[in-house]
Amino acid sequence: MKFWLMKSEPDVFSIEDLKEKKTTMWDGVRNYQARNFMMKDMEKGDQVLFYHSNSKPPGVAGVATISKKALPDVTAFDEKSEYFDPKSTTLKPRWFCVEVKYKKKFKNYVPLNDIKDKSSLSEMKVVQKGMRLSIQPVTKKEFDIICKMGGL
DNA sequence: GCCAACGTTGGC
DNA sequence: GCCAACGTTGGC
Repeated sequence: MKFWLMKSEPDVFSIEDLKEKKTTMWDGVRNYQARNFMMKDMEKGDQVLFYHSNSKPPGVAGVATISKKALPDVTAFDEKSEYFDPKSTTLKPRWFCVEVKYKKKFKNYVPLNDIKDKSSLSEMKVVQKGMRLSIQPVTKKEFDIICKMGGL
C-alpha cells in the first residue's frame, strides 16, 4: 500500500464535496508526472491526503482512498469539456484518472504552515518551494504524522 | 492581484 | 534538439 497527497481547489472540489459524493473520478489532470503516478503507481487501497490548494489557508483537509485503478479520462474526449484534448483519443488515450473514495475529514484542518513548522515533515514535497505537482507521493511516516495532527 | 517557478509549445 | 515565449499553478 502506498501513500499520496492530492491537491484540489476547494472552490472547485472540496473534501465536503467528496463526502457528499462518496467517490469521484480524479479527472482533468493534464500533467504527465501526475498522470504517471496515477497510471503506473497507484493501486486500489492506497491512502490519500486530501489537500486544499488555493484556499485560505492551504492545507490537508482529510483522507481518502484509491477505490479504482487508472482508467482513461473521458473528459479529454469531450469537446464541450474544459479538459478536452484533441490529442487524446479513445483508441490512444493520453490522460488517465483514478477513482477516489471519501474516508474521513480531519477533526482539525492541518494548515500548510503547521506542516512547514514540523522538522519531521521538512522532506515533504508540498513544503518545497516551487512544488506545483498536484499529485505527490508521501511516506507512511509523513502520512501518519499528518493524520495525527488532523486529530485522526 | 502579484509573481516565482515550472511545464508546454512551436519555430528554427 | 534547443530555447524563447507563453500559459499555469498556487502561495503570499
